[in-house]
Amino acid sequence: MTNENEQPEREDSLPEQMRIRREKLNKLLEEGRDPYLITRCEVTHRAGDILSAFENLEDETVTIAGRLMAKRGMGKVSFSDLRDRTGTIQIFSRLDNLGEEAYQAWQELDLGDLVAVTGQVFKTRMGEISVRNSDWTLLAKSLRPLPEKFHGLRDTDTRYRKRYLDLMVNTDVRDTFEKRSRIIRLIREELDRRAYLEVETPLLNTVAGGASARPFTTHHNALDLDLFLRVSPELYLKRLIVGGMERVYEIGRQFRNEGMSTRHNPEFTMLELYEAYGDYHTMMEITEALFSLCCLEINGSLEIDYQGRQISLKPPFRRLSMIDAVREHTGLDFNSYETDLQAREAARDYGLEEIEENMSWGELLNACFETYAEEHLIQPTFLIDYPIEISPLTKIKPGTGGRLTERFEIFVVGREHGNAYSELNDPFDQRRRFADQQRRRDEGDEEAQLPDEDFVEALEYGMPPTGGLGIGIDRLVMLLTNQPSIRDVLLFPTMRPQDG
RNA sequence: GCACCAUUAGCUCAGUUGGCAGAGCAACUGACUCUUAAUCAGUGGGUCCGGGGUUCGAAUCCCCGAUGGUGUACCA
Repeated sequence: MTNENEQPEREDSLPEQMRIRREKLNKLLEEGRDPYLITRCEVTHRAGDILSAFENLEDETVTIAGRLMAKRGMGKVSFSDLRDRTGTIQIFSRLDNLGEEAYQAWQELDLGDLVAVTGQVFKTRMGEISVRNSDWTLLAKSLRPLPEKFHGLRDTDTRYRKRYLDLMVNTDVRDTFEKRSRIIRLIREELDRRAYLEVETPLLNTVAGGASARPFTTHHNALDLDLFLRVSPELYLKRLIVGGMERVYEIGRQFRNEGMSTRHNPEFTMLELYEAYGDYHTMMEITEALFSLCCLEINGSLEIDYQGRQISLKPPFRRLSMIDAVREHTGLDFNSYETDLQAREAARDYGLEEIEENMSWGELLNACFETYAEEHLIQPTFLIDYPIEISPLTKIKPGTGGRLTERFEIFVVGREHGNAYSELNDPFDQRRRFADQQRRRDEGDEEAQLPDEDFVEALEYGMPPTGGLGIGIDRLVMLLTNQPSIRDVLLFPTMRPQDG
């Protein structure tokens, strides 16, 4: 809690720089020049346009608007930097051009003030493309000092909480979020090209199904009904496949009531898509297409650096079964274990910790993968053929004795970036899988999936063989923009309130 | 949840063995008609994250708490 919040009227209790800026504003108000009364500004050009098209614009008179970012006064002449969304351009102001009063007022502007400037485009003797200030208007006063011009804003707490400051002074931050927007647009364009239909499904769910995760809970007053924020749109999107839409996708927010990290935010953005008459091989092709397309558009190359590692997103990506991944990194061959007991003993002998007595062959395989192999999957890899126990919505892979399913997750830099499968469309099997999940829930697994009988009823009408895919947009953006934390690709990451 | 680290002027950061609270940028005053992290001279600006303790004396040592960062646990 700062002083000005406790005593807004007591201006003399403000930090010096804020007090001075308010005094300047008060002076303007007394002179009847309230900048907040201005409702619009006829901007003719953007800074970046002038810089890139100088040859065509030289000697033209332009009006530009933006935030004052630097001042270099020379007495009767001064240079200032004006920044808009396209870039920063220098303003050249001279006493002779503006007259005593306007020049003096220009000199009294503060860094951060929003101004419009009209004047001719020219190059200074030092070759800097500039606008010769012949008329200007203060559009809004900045009442607080900006972060430092050279080092910018470093404090992560302030950067995430007050993102507008981060965006003002750290130009690479805006660049990252422009790329995020482009990535999402590219995905939409590619899926539209493939005749997918974009749809929206409920965020408020009575059953938070489709993923193994703890939901957030809320309440609807009029219906006196507890509701859950969705953890996945999967079961809704597959109902649309049953309804005959055949190719659907949704890009939207999902909510999981779990821990936070550099790779997890409680609300995050996921692409989910479903294609009738496809399978998980179809989904591998789409995944490769989306990753490589976005990478090429954003980085101009399929060879990228992520946090010091060289990554190639050139298709085709490696296909590796979970069993082979575990064998590669531990020597354990799960193909050779017939029973849960054999698998438990092998994993225990290898040194896997926290093996519960009822753990099954498939759970052990997955545990060994996560413990020993996952972190090594640096180059893009489709990890295929998941155990059935952890894949309750997935078709069984033929020839695996019912142990494995047609599912993959895509790993890059040791992280999961997406998940896909050949969708289970057998209502009897789906009902059995839900029952198994319910049994796990009853045994204390809070994250086992919730049965959804209405969804099974939909399957009973017949769902075609279908491939489904989910891609974590935030993690994809992290990868393609070389950002180390998910908070760096979310404009407003979830933060604990201050002064709670 | 646990562990470690951080928190000092508007911002970026120093602060020695526990001994007067520092710098750069920003601000203010003045000089300067082509600068670009402008320059030069001068001036002001502090709840050292909050609370408690030890001590003649705490930004510094101890305890409790807050927020952040990293790791870990958890996590289709």
